[in-house]
Amino acid sequence: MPRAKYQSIYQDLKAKIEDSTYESGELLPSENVLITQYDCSRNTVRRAIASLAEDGYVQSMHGIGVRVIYQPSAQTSFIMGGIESFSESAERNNRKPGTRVLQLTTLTVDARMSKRTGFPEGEEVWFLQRVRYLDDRPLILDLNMFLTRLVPGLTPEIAEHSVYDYIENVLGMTIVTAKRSYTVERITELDEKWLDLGSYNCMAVITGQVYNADGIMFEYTQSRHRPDYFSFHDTAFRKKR
Amino acid sequence: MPRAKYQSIYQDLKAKIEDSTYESGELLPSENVLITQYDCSRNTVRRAIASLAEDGYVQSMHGIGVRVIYQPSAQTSFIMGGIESFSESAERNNRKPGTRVLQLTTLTVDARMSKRTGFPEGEEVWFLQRVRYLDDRPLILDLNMFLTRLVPGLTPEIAEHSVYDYIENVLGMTIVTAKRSYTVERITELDEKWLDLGSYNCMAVITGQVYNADGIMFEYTQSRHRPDYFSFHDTAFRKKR
DNA sequence: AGCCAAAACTTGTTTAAACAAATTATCCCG
DNA sequence: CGGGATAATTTGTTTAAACAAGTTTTGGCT
Repeated sequence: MPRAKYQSIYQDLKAKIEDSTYESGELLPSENVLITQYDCSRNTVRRAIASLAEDGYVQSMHGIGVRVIYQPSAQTSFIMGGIESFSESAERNNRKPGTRVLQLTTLTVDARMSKRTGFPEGEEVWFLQRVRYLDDRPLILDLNMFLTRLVPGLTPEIAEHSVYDYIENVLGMTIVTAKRSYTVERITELDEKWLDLGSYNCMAVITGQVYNADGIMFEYTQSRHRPDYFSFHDTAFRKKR
Repeated sequence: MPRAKYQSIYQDLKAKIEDSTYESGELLPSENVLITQYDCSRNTVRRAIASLAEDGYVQSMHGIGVRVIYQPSAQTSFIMGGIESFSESAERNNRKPGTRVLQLTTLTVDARMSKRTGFPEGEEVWFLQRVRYLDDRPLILDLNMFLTRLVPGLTPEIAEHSVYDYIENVLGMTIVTAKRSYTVERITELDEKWLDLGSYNCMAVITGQVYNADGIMFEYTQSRHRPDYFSFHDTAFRKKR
C-alpha cells in the first residue's frame, strides 16, 4: 500500500474516476472540499491532482475547476505502459505468457556496441535472447543486455522465469527509470526464424535503457513485437510559450 | 519567456545539462546550494527538479543527491514529442514540410463514428484528409476531425498552411492535452495511392484525441507514417509497491 | 431590466517551517 | 587502528500562509 498520503489520495480519486463516481466531462470537487474530505493540506491534494493530470485523467482550468477527461479504452491488444516485466504485462492483459531462451552468454562491450547501447566500452555484459509466447504463439523477440557487475549469477532458469523478479527480490536492486524509443523496422532473418509473423514484413520495435536506484544504467533492451500485438498509450501537453 | 520562476530554473538547469555544465553520471548541486544560487525557496527548486526527472534528465536518490542521466540522442529520423503541428515538427527536424489537401467536408457523427472517435453522436465535424510531404516526398497520411462548433470557418487554404496556427492565433482557442495511441497497421489502398511506401506493407499509426482549455475534446486525429520516418521517445518509471 | 462594481470562489505560484528517512562524515573510545 | 555511536548532510512528505490571477456570483445603482 502507498506509504505517502498524496499517493493514497491519488489512487482513491483515480478509482472514483474509473468507476464513474466522478464522470467524464464533470468537475472534481474543489480543492477546499477535497481538503476537508481527505483531512489534509492543499498542497497534498494538489500533488495528487497533478499526478492525475500527468496520467491524462483530469485537466485543471484556472479559476474554474478540475475537469475529468478520462475515457475508458476498450483495447484487446497487448498494451505497454510503465516499466513492467513481460510476465506482468501478460497477466495485466489476461494472456498466458511463455518464454524460450535462445542464447545466454557474456561478452565485452566494444566501441560499436557501446555506441549502440550506451554501455561504457570494456564493460562485461550478459547477452540474452528470448522468444516470448502469448497464448502459446511466438510473437515477441526480446534482446537484453545486463551489466554482469550489477546483475551477477544469471542462469537460463532465471531467464525463463523472470529476470526482473530475480533482480528485485534476490539481488535486492531497485529499478527506477527507463528511457525508451519506439520505431518500426523491417523483419530480420531471426524474426522469421523464430516468430509467427503472418504476412507482416515489419515489426514494432522498442529499444530502451534502464537505470537502477543509483542512477546507473544496468540494462539495454530491444523488444520486437508483431504489429497486431502491440499498442502504446501516451498523454502529451501543449508547450506554453 | 517563462512566467513562473520554477519554469526558468527548470530551463536553466536543462540547458546546463544539455551543454554538459552538469555532466551525465554526476550529481546536481544539492537543493540548499541551488536555493542560494537561484534565490528561491526549496519547494521551487524541487518543482524544477521534478520536471527534469519527468523528462528523463535526472533521477533523485534519497539521502544522496540528484544524478544526471541525460544522454543526447542522435536524431536522424522524424521524432515525435509533445503536441506539435506538422510544420513545427518538420522545422525541428530540419526538413522541408509540404501539404496536399485531399478532402475537406463536414459530416454528422453517427453511432459507429462516435465509438471510434469519442465524439458525441449527432455532433457536426470537419473531415479533413491530407498528404504530408517531407523534403518533397509523400510520407504521411493525415486524417483530422474537428468539432465545427469550436473550429468554425475552416478552408482548404488554412488546411494547407496550419490548422493549429488558425485555431490558436485566429480563433484564440488554447490547446492543452492530447491522448495518443501508437500502433502498427497494414497499409491500405489510400496509403498506396498517395504515399511513397517503398516495399513496406505496414504503417506506424498515431491516433489521438485533443482537448482544449475548457477540457472539451475538439479534435480526433489519425496520422499514418511510413515506418522509416517515424520515431517516438518516452521515459517511464517503475511503479512502487 | 440592464449595467457595473464588488465580493466570493476557483486554481496557480511562492515562501517558510517542521519532521521523516536515507546516506555520509565525524569523532570519541577502547 | 578499528568500531560504533553521533552528528551533519541529503532528499521526501506534509502543513500553513500569503498573494496572484481567472471566473462566477452577488448586489446595488441607474
